[in-house]
Amino acid sequence: MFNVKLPDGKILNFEAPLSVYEIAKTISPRLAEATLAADVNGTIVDRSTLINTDAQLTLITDKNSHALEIIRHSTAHLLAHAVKHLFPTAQVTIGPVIEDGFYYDFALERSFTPEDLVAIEAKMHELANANMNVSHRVVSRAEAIDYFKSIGEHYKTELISSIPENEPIKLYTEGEGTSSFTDLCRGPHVPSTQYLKAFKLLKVAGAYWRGKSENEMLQRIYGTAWHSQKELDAYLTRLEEAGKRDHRKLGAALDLFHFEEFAPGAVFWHPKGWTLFQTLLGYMRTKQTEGGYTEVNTPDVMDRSLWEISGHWQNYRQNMFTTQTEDDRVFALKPMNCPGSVSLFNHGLKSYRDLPIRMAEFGKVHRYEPSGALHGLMRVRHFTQDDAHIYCTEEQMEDECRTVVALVLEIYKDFGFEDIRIKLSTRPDNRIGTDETWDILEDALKNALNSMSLDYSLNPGEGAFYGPKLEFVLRDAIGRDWQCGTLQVDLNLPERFNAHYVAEDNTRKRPVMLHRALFGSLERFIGILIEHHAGALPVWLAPIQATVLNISDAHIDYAKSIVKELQSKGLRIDADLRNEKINYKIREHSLQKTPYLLIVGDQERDNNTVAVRARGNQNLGALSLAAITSLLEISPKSPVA
RNA sequence: GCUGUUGUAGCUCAGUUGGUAGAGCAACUGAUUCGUAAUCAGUAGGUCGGGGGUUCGAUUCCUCUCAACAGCACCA
Repeated sequence: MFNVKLPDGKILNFEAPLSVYEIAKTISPRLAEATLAADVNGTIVDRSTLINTDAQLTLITDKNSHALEIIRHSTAHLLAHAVKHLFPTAQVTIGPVIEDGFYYDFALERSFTPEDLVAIEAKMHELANANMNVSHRVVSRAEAIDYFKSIGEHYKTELISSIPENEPIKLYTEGEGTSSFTDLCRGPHVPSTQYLKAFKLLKVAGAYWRGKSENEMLQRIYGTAWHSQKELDAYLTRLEEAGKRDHRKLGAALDLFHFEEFAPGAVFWHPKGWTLFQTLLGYMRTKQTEGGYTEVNTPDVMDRSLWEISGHWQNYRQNMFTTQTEDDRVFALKPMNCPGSVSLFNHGLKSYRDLPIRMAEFGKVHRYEPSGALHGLMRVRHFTQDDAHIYCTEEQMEDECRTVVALVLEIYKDFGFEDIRIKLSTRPDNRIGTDETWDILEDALKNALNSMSLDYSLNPGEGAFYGPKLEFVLRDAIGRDWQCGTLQVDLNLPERFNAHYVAEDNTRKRPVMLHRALFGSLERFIGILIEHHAGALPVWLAPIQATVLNISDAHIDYAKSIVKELQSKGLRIDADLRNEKINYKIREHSLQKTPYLLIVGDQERDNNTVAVRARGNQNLGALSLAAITSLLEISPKSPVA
């Protein structure tokens, strides 16, 4: 006799041991069919597991997100099963669940082709429809190793040896006899392959064994799996929609920027794109001035010896652009602004009275990134940082950190990003400085966050060798994460460049150096903005805020007067006075996602008004110039779509 | 950098079993002077990513290289 307690508090009594499936059946036959697994006292088990003691039991049905993970994981097994059928020489490795799907890595002498994917997917459906039973057994370590050795699965034997001693080793088998497939797995899985109905293989790619580039490359197949075809279709539609937001496509369509083959990773900004760039720069200048920063500028090309002092030459030589002159002097294009900043700080003796010194620089940095890393504006070789270095005393450090964090959050909010995650990366194994110093620096960052009641996640050991850092990750409109802002405490450069200030007691002390960027990279931030807004930038950012369209040539003069008037108020106004039908122009400028179209014809000219059409086909009717001006003079403080 | 795919007009793409290329949109010219998502006609535009090879002949086949794309690795 044992009791099973359900989440709603209901208690069921049973005489003999029953499987999860049978317990579910006593509640309802339909529920039993929908039950994929169960959470028994906090452990996930499959539905064939026998329950014979008192338990708190939650049924995992296909309405449950746990179930989705199980389905995906089981589909990954199904994929491996199908691949082993079609490619007997392939070796299986690992096949985890990832966001929205799964992948499985195989070792194979050749790469999979798109045709292979089609065949594999067909085989998967065949195996799923065969309604194969999925069962598992716990085996000893030696038994498992023997088994996988006997079938030539060398990667699996390697994996087993890395499983902790106290963890049981489970083998999951689907099907029976020669057509069965057994995989090493923690589980749980669906009880039968019939639960795998809605899945699709998406792409093949190479991936290093165990994620290490010194290892051999495996063949990875990505797929997605859902409860129903409807959900699968919705997901595929979502992928398609995300593709339409791609900033590289929109950048071309909206005439913002382009790339050229002879300058990989370098942006050619068109007038509209550069206007956006300058708008962001202007915004940040204002914010920084309000925040007590001064702006400086340091050279782009500096002698090799400077980079040797900073340590960049030794650490990043292969990722730096260098130049050699006729007289054999070697220079480097700056990959960072910090050495220039410290040189500026060192120019002239500083007093404790001068601190904190907050020096901002919109510095264009150059990094010879690996070719495979380049991606539109998101990862380029030449980019502009909204960089700043704050030199302060140890006592001022925490306050300065707090101020930076507050500024970051305020700024992201202005751009419509509310979902911001903060990561704290702490001391790595390979580091400089004493543990006492690291304690102080890490505490400064922690205390700043805690005093502001901000949540953060810890990345132990992920800090830079010279100091801990905060990273600000923001989530765009389609749920993707981007690391933008960063705040780092630097122990390295003040030391290497022998920076100091004169303290109250007339001794020379080392300043603390904070390194921060809020947008991070202007280029990347613009890429994120474009994708977040799908190209329809808020009025205060739109490169062209309104375009004046004349109905016919008779209204050219009036249209021009409107443009002049609005431009004189500092608004970004364009005109399309071509001899084209109004429908044609409206279509064209709607596709350009211009926030407002100002249409002028006989009526408007005679009444001294403008017919306003807002983005999204809203007809706002005839408005006076004053009314339009107030529409367009929208600050980030009151952002309106 | 690694694995795979791709590269034809400004853009999106077609094409050639090897005989030096074609469409739509954009551009330009002319006509049209029009009220809320495409007016009509005409013109021009390409060393078929670049180098080398095979061949009587290469955009097509081979090879090297560059770039882009999807991942992996990397991101001071």
